[in-house]
Amino acid sequence: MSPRRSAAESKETRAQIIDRARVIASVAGLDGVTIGRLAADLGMSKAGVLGHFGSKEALQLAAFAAAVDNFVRQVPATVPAAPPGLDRLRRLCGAWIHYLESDGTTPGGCLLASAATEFDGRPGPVRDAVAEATRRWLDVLAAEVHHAVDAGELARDTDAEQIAFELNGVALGTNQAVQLQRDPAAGTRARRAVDRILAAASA
Amino acid sequence: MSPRRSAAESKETRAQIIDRARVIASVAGLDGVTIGRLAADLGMSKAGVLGHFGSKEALQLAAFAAAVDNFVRQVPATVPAAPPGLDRLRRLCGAWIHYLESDGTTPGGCLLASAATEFDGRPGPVRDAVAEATRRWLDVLAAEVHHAVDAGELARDTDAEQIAFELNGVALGTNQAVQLQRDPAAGTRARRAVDRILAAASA
DNA sequence: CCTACCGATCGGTAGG
DNA sequence: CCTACCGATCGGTAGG
Repeated sequence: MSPRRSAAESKETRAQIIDRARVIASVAGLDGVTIGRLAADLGMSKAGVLGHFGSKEALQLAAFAAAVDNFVRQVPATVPAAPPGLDRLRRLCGAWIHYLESDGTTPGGCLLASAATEFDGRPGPVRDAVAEATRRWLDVLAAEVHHAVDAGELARDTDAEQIAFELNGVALGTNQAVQLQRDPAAGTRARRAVDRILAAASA
Repeated sequence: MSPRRSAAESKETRAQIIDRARVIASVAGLDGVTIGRLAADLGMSKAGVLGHFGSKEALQLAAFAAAVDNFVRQVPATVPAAPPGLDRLRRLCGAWIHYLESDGTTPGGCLLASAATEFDGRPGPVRDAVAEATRRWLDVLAAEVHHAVDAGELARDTDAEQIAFELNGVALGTNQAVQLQRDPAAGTRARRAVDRILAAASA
């Protein structure tokens, strides 16, 4: 009955809704996240679900933000705070590929990849959030490349944004190979492609 | 009133429905192709639209097949029947990138790319069609690589499937850069990436 | 290819 | 967080 307990429970319910929405979205897309289905899955009423967000769009934004959090936890956050440079960049790519191969918490594949094609043609806050998340990750990758150049491990004339573009392409191809083709060699191909990209840029 | 004219008109109507569905799908996804919207766009009744296909799934399959036809017309079919080898492979990749940069007939980007993430987690005939189309295109690319190896233009130990995987990744990254990031440098980056992949495999 | 209709589900609101 | 409800739209059918 205390407001504190009530608020904590509400927060927990909200978190459950968001995580369930994130999982549904990975399979059915962010548009496939319907309030009725969430309510049925969680044993709640539709109004109970919607009350936490106010609109479907707000729910989609929350689910996508949770997918970004999940990506950060499984990729950059797993890389030890080692000195920046080529080794850390390699580890980052390795964690990325591992996440794409087997993210135990997202059955339908990387939501950043699928939301990009789902929303790229539809203006609005969701599209903006997806574009910004992708943009920021590409910037992180380019910054890592710069560190490796500064450390003398990659050639002085390396185009950091080009490397980020190419690594991102490898990731999107890996996601497709895993999810659509169910290609067991996807991870191996991905690691080989990353090695070749970084080798070509080596000092 | 002649049956012949009627049948021809019906075929034409059907073609119009399919092409409209293909365009809608490029923006809203294959699931975003609704019978009611098609009917409104084309000034027809819903039953008139549905009668040509029998079910929404059949309509989605027809729209996707039209997208594959469009891809073939804009990419492999634009490459002259030159002798197989590295030059033809380069031209093929150039046409592919050009199609991704500016397909005038598909406002929302390549449907092969978007349908892959839309349906990769949903079993059924549409998923099967998407997976097969992608598989076949990767096979075409690998075959072109083999030709270039046979011609002595690429190294004997070139892994043709690996090259196809990497080229496909470049294409998916290009599609994302064009459609989501609206990056005007996407085409340039894509051509540079392709050049590097083929240069690394050169004999 | 049409009108007229079906049950189901959609996002969302009122009121508690 | 619930019940009860709204108008709109969904895919699809009957019958012509």
